[in-house]
Amino acid sequence: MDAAKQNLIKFLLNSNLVSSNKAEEIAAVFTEKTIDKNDFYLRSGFPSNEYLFLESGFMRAFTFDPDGNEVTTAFYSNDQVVFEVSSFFTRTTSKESIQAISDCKGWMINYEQLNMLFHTIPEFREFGRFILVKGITTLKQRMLSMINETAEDRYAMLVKTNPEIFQHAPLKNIASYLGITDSSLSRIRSSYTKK
Amino acid sequence: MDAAKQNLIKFLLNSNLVSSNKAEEIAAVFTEKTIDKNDFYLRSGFPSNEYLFLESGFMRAFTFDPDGNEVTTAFYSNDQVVFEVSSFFTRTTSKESIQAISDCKGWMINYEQLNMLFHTIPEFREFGRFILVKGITTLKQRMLSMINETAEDRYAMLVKTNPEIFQHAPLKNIASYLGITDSSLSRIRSSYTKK
DNA sequence: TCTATTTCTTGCCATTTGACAAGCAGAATG
DNA sequence: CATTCTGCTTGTCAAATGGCAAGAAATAGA
Repeated sequence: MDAAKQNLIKFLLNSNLVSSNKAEEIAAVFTEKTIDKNDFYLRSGFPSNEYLFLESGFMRAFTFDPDGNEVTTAFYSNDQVVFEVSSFFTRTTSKESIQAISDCKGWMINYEQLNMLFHTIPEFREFGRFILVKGITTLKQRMLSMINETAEDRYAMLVKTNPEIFQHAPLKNIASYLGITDSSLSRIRSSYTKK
Repeated sequence: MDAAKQNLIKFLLNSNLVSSNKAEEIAAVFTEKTIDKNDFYLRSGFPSNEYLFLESGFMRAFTFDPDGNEVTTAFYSNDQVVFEVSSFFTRTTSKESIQAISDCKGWMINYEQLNMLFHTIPEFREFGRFILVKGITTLKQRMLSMINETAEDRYAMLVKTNPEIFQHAPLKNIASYLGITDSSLSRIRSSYTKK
């Protein structure tokens, strides 16, 4: 058993879909991966080929809107699986890039290894499905927050649920993630702190 | 072979993940389901327990925002799989309702049958994953359109990609789907038709 | 350390959208 | 047929947000 992989194993067990024995068996396939701050984990135009359990650090995914402006589509922190779902599973190039916004460390497998695990360990299939379902649920919530909530509501929620992001990402990235301009975010912040 | 299930079989084959033999084997498990206009396929508060291939007709999914207003979260038409992902796979109650907005006909299996097929037919597992991935991709695009595009852009896109919806859904449902009020949609439509 | 660059804030004004209310048309109902 | 209900439009005004530009502050680089 590899003591260094304790966090990965805990993460697998936390889903309640994987037994202790199988968790170790699965973890054995993962290899260590570090990404320095500002380095790219995935560049748009290339396929997403790694399934990464992020143990520590912060990352962001982004793409460009039709006017060429960066739009941050997601932030990642520890205990999340980082990959671009569509590119990874359909074996096509990614429209998104994913970049480390702090030094990152995690554990990864590639597409072939994931499939091998899917085919040989049914529990890992369940786990993989769970990760996809969690992704859909998160996206749905985000979608609804764009429709029902004000930008200030969304800001307040992000402050509450993901305060560390503010120490790592520049506000303009956070603004585009919230669906507003950096000017608007600045105004929201100044009115918000007065309360 | 069941001639009535040709559309379901074609749908399975179209993914390029399922062989002809297996498609028939899979289709054999599905049973017919009809839903009359205005009837509910899924009621919020109940678990989503059916995996439905929609062969004909239109449906919409909706939930309520914090102020109690209906928000339409999705429209479904033929050749789509209709179910509430999160509720279905985590075996919890759904926050969304799904309602037929025209007479609908399709083919369904329940959770147990889906799992049985997943466990016995690897090709169907691939297919199931493909459906989930497609769902995530659709949601991501919708998310981005909320951030980058104007309500008018989104309206124009819906007119282009899903014109039949306008014959079945009342405009207020379409408005909440687009993330605007019915008044705004009405104004967008009047300025739009002038062009 | 000095300079250049990026990030953040702020002011001004335009545009989009929402909230609310009134009115109209067509469908459903008794 | 009269009545009610629902869906849709439109007017008025307010609020939220964007576009643009200037300047301050922080950061990175030489």
